[in-house]
Amino acid sequence: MRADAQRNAEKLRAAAAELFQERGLDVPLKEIARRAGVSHGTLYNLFGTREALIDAVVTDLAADRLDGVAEQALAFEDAWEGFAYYIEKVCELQAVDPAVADVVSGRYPGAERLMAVCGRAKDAATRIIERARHAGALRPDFTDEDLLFTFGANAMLARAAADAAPHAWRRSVAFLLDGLRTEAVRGPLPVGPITPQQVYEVMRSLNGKP
Amino acid sequence: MRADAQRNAEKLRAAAAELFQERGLDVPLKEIARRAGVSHGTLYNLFGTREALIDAVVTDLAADRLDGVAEQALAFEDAWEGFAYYIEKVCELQAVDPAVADVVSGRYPGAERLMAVCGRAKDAATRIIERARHAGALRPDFTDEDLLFTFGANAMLARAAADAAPHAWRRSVAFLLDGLRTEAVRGPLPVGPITPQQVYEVMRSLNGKP
DNA sequence: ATGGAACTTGACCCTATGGTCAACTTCCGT
DNA sequence: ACGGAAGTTGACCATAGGGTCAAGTTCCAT
Repeated sequence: MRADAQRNAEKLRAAAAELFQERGLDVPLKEIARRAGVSHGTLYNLFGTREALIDAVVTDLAADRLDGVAEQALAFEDAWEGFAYYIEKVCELQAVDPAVADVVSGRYPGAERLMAVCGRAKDAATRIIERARHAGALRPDFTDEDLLFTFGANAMLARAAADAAPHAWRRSVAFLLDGLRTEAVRGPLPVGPITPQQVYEVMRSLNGKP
Repeated sequence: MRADAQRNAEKLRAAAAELFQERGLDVPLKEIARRAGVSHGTLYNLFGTREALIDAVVTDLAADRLDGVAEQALAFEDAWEGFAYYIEKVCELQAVDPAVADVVSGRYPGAERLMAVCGRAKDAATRIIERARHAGALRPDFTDEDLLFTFGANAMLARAAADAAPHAWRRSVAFLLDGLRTEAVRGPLPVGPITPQQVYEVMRSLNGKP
């Protein structure tokens, strides 16, 4: 690969990393090219597809984060604490970084390395769930698939609320965790109530653009 | 209004009712016109905006359904049962009818009559929540706004899962209700576990199209 | 320093959507 | 049964996004 192509690829990777993190994996490719200061033709030339760009830019980052959280979760003495930590942290990652949210939601099945990361993350989740269930702390009818649904819902909610109520998702997660625990504990909520104004804004962005 | 215009308006209302219910309030207006067998120009001519069409077609229907559910919820002896009934039924309405889901999510603030219905529904919800809280059955830190978030999340989830796992939302709602109840009860889940295949399909449609 | 390979560019094509309007057609009161 | 008002149509505008490619530019091995 020629030196100038190398440079352009680097610029594109940098721009893509920024925009994916700011706005999710479905950001327009032309916008990435614009921010990189090259023509969109060059982007197609060097990466071919959105999936390839994602794999080149997002996969390792997401893998690090997800693996880290899983590892820490399993390091907890208490199986329930580990489980709760895992859910909270993954949801936090999703809220903070739309790219990770899209990864966890398993979009873009075309990105091969990324899907491998998803698979590994799912295995870790299975272990964490299994441990909590086995310890008798997690209700036995909660499955891996339920967890994925939870993450999917959180991804959408956190994204819609990112501007207006960036911590609102913590309340939903807290309610859920209290419903998943075998022991009947009602923990204090991590953040105060949402205002009607915030609800209004979030519901608007559930929708279209603004 | 001339007789032919009257007829066209009727055809458009019928087509809109169908498509809104099938695919939500953001269905393309041109498609509504196509199904009605008239030009899209006529649609704009007769209704002007999407919001006006929504108000003419969806509002009364949604109002009936939502009012009905609220009324029945308040008719329960037991405050908790009423609350649980309300949440389950509203979520069911959302799952069965994308148009109602969009109404509950408070999209389309331009549709005036519709927003009035939303307001009334929210008042009913307040009463139902207040009653359950006062009876000591609902955790006291759960607010109206939390309920709206819940509905928002359910709307997205139910819609994404409508084809692949049409009852998956029932599990999420069951987990949530167990977390909201003061009393530590872990009810049986209303439906069996979701399969990995279903998860895959749902996550795909969380995304882009089909 | 030069020529051919590698690379870049931006105009172009496509789809889908919201929206407008001049010219045409239909209705219906007289 | 006729003429003007009312209504309808579809071509047309614009936007936003994905994607292609001929022509022009840049690099680098010789």
